[in-house]
Amino acid sequence: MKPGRPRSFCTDTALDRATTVFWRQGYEGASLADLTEAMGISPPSLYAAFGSKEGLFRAVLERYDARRRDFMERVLVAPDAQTVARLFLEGVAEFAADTSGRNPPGCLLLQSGLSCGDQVIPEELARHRAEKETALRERLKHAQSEGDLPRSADAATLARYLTTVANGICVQATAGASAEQLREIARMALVAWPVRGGRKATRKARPRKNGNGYSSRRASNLRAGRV
Amino acid sequence: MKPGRPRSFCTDTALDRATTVFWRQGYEGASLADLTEAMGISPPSLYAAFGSKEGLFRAVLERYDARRRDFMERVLVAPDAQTVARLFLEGVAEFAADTSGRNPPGCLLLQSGLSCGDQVIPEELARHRAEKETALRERLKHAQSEGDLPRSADAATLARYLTTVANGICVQATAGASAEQLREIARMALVAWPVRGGRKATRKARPRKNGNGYSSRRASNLRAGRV
DNA sequence: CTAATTCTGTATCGAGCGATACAGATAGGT
DNA sequence: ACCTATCTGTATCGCTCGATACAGAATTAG
Repeated sequence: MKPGRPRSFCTDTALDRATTVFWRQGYEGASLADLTEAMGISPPSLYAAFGSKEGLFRAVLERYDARRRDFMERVLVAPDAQTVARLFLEGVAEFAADTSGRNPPGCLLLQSGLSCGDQVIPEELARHRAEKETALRERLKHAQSEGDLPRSADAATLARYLTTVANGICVQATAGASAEQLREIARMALVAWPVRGGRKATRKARPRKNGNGYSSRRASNLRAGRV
Repeated sequence: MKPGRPRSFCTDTALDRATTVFWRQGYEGASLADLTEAMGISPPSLYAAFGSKEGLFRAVLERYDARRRDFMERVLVAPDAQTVARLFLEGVAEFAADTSGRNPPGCLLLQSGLSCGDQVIPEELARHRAEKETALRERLKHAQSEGDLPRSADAATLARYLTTVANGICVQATAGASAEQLREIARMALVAWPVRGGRKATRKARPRKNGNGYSSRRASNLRAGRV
């Protein structure tokens, strides 16, 4: 063990506290006084551990991202594209409404800095959001090669669509929407999902023999209230 | 005319300049120095005209809101619910991508203060966003009484859904999505729209005689690539 | 033990913030 | 012309911001 006085606080706990502050007040809105008070440490301790306010924020983002990665992994291992889409939006709805009561509503990647004095923070957040969209897109392309998503569909657009709805859900959550309301929105958004043998949603559909373009599997899903 | 030295700047022009600054940098990120420089006036002139930074922001919001009201009016007069939904999302996509080149991408109501040091600003913005959702909801309820939206559909959820997608589109626009990409997203989101004689999207669907729950009008729309 | 190292709290730094005091400029009212 | 009212630019206010200097406390290495 290295010499010197040991750190008197738990880094992860302190980061969690800081996360809440950034989440509630945004990057710029969170002052050092707010942060040190919530974290229960003094400014020099903060600077010794994280270097700067931006360093602290990046550490917070990194920790937050780890949780998001866990979530995405659980989503991406779903057996088919439609299930991936459903788990993703339902999970986002659940998370954004904060049924656990541990986080503020919405998503840190939106709340903490959609816009800012210097553009570095928003760009960093956009990069994080884009990573998840990329993961979805790659998963959907894989689904096409596996055959459970129509070749005619546009994986990039579908991934963008899911990301769009997810971000929208997070905004609604911030505005006070309930978990059930968010789930309903997610459910609605999934009605547009293309399934094998169905029409694609992103380009002109060719007429199909059954005249409606929806596979019987889709129809039965609809009848059962599933999407 | 009242006495005294006349104002040397155009209020509306100054507000437009301020709008851009708040839009790009957010409420907190926009400093008085940024604002006065962009507006081409000195601090005392700003304070004489708008009272405070928050007063300026509210004036900016009011002016922005007038534009949004014009847009909403054009949308709401559409003859049926589905057209309302389409015009709304297509209009938001067009606006958010800023094809005119006059505004930053996205929406001021999201960019300028999703979160903030004091919660007053985000709450005010949320109120503005909620107004548009209310207008949509009332229009959809009217559509139900007119018969062009199924009684079984939930107008509140549909309005929330449209708002959600619209907000998501604005976020995507900020992240650099093109107008065409946003239009594709809007198109996809509208596939879920319930039409007269079709199934409702927000509650369990009853099996229908044609076995898929979509009306022939909807099916023909799909075949033509329309949504 | 002593020396070296690292963290802690207090007290404070310069910079930039939102907001103004002040004096000169420019108009209307009489 | 004169007074009053309002706007203008300069220069600056008090405050809070993010970030540190410093000295004492707590630990390891030898």
